[in-house]
Amino acid sequence: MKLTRQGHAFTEIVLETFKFSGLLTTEGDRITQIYGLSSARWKIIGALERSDTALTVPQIARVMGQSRQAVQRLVDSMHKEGLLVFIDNPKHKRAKLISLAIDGKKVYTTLQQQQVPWANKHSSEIDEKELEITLATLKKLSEKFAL
Amino acid sequence: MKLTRQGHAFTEIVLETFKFSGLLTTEGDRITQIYGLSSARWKIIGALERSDTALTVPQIARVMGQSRQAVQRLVDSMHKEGLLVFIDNPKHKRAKLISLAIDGKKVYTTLQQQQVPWANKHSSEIDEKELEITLATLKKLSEKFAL
DNA sequence: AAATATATGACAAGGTGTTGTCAAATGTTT
DNA sequence: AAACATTTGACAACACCTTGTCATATATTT
Repeated sequence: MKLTRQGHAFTEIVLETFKFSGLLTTEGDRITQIYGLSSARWKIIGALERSDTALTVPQIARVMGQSRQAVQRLVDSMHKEGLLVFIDNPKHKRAKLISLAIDGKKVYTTLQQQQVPWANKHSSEIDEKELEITLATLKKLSEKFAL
Repeated sequence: MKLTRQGHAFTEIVLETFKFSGLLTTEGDRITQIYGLSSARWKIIGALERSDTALTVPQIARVMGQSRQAVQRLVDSMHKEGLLVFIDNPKHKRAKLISLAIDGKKVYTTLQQQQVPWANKHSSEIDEKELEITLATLKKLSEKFAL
């Protein structure tokens, strides 16, 4: 069987996604380093901040496309550090709801102040329409493998 | 400072890239499992196959957007398993050139036979033009953080 | 209501990744 | 040529992630 034109583009996108993800992780580790954070922890904070309600660990995992165990480990560690708070979940005795603690919000705000100019800078030369198409396409593709 | 429209789209792309990368890694692990491989090892093989010449470890790392140490560990392990061969590099005494061994090529071919229909299937419903734009945009963005 | 299936937290093992350090090889400057 | 800087392999420490397993909580079926 041969690759269709779309199949070829898709394959290239997959490889470029791996590369970009790796580069972004390194960049995120660099940015968050002085606050004692990391890319992985920043993503947890971001997922919580972007949600209008508090989330359980498995919910965060689904949003991030990762295993619940990986998220659980980070959440427990960040809770111990005082970045997160556990809220009793009326719908489940064990599955607590996770929310940002005061410290977590502070760190998020500080990082946000760096993230905004960073995002603006790296996207300024690229056509907005193309960015929108890229985002929509990535979302479509992600859906096909959603957990 | 506020996010520009492009900055906002860029931010969403970053998050979706992390998610997609995680989902793809899980999928790749699943596909390669029965051949004793993994996503990480498949990517090494793919990088070598896509290059017209044999590559050194740091070269593979740059193509993949990862640290040379991570690649070195995988390459050494795969060499021990007989998937890769080391070729003397006339330009450098220590930095061997890496190439696929017979076994490595065999595995690659087998996996390729699965990857092609897989790529065709997951990309068939998406407009080719949009896929091309997505690929080009991801490449542009990756370049900004290249090692 | 009881039985069964699914979801969740806790824990562990192993693969993957970054960072740091050191010595050797290579490249550059003077 | 010598001094200095960069690149590379080797090794180690640690962070991150997936998978597997078990007990408990919740949801579904009968």
